[in-house]
Amino acid sequence: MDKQTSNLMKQRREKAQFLADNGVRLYGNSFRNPIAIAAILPRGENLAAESYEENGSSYTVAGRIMSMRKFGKVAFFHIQDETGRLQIYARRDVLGDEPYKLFKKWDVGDIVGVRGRLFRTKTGELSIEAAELEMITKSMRPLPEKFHGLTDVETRYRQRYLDLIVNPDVRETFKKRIDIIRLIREFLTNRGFLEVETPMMQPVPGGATAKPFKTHHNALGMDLYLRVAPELYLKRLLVGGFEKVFEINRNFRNEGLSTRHNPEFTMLEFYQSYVTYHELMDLTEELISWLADEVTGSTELTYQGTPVDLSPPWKRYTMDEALTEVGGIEPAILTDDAAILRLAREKGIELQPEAGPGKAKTELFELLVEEKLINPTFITSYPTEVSPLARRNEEDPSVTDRFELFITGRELANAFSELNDPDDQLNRFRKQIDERGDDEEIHPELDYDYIRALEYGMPPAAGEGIGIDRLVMLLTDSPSIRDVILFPHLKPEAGRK
RNA sequence: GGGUCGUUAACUCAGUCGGUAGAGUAUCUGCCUUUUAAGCAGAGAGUCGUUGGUUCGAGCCCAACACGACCCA
Repeated sequence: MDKQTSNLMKQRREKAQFLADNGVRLYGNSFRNPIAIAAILPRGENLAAESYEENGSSYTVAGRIMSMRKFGKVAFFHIQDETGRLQIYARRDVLGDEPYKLFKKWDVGDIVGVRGRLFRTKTGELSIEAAELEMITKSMRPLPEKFHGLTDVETRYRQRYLDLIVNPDVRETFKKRIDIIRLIREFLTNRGFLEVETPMMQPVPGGATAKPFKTHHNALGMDLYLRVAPELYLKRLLVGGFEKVFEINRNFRNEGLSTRHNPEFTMLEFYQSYVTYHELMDLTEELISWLADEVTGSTELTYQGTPVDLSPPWKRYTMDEALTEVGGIEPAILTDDAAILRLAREKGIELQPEAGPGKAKTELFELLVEEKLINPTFITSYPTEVSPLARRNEEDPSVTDRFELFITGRELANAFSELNDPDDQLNRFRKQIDERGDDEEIHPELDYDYIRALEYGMPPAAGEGIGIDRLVMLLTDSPSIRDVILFPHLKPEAGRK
């Protein structure tokens, strides 16, 4: 316990003791059936100032006290429930001397119940005149100040409960996140996709090039990895005969933290048999523009001051087109392997000696093009070199049937027609392991069972991953991933506070 | 990993040239029966992130460390 002796907390404990001594339960559990504040507000819409609702109905509400203005024998306070805020008017002559004396020990932050009639004050605010008051849960800590609120980002992330109590826009952001995930489920389910759950703990981490978290199973005596992607398991399900599957769940990557990276983050992956990445581009356009409209009421929005237009159709470039038209590279350079490697090095990109032109192009793309793609843009024809799980293009085997989607300069989705040739897949896995260099943490082993599954035959399919956190950032205009994750990871707070 | 900035009362923030630690909100006491950032009068509240150094004297200068923010890798 920290600072138990702090003056404010001591005073609250004394008040709580006074209430308890007078028979008030501080943590009772008998309060029942409050009506949502949002359901009350419409009933008073036509009520004139200084008048009571004609039928004299009595309403029972409950919530946390957010403000308190006490006078001698009367008081006004606001309570807040999940749906809104409502003013309560308490009078000594209505409540009685004894109950009013106890009420005077109530504090901002307490959770209380109120029963009474609906009326409008002379200043025009819809209110309930309390006929009965009930302490439900006493609060022992003071809330942040009402005017400036809580702005310290460290405290907001560490004590999200406090952030949620005092910052209404934070509640709105997380409600939108909840809506977005629900709507995605609805969208995919309506199109015949099955929502599945695949292992979070995997014996061989696969499906992405990233450092995994390692853990250990005692009874089995074996190491396991928290998944970096569900991909290889979802495709096993295509082998098994489920033709359209999706999963919305956490991935874990043992890498740095930033405004765009949290060690655990939420990913949507979906796979559909008998289509190619072309159909997924259409589906993605439809999904994201629909989501924006449902959540924000428009397909045109502003992200951190920059206008973004999500109305379809979206721009589609091959990587080479993007490099020339957006990146300003001479087309002749792109067909000359030596020239493209030279250009990359000139731009200060460090390349491994074995890196080919595909790698160089991808790096140049990240450097010169990515941040300029503000409105949604699909980039296709990724080099095979950087796409170990994607199907090769039939006309040009040096590129794959793959796209990435960029919005506001950030990668939001990655999709491809899936590789289903087991021999090609095995060779690419082997190449990945050869290239991992001394970094054994990425690709510690080869997933032979996945090869075995492909040997049984996987129907031609296309699959896609969409980063949910980044999508929520876009649709809620949030600058940091920590603003859309309820409990983002921070270092332990050490001796502070 | 590197750079810049920040950390002072419960919250939001000042703190000059190194010389007794400040404000608003919140809290407490008194007055107050329609307020809404209620009002009036009074009061209490601090390990100035931590540790060390310089100095007669450090919130302030120096060093290391912790945590956070932003930028870079």
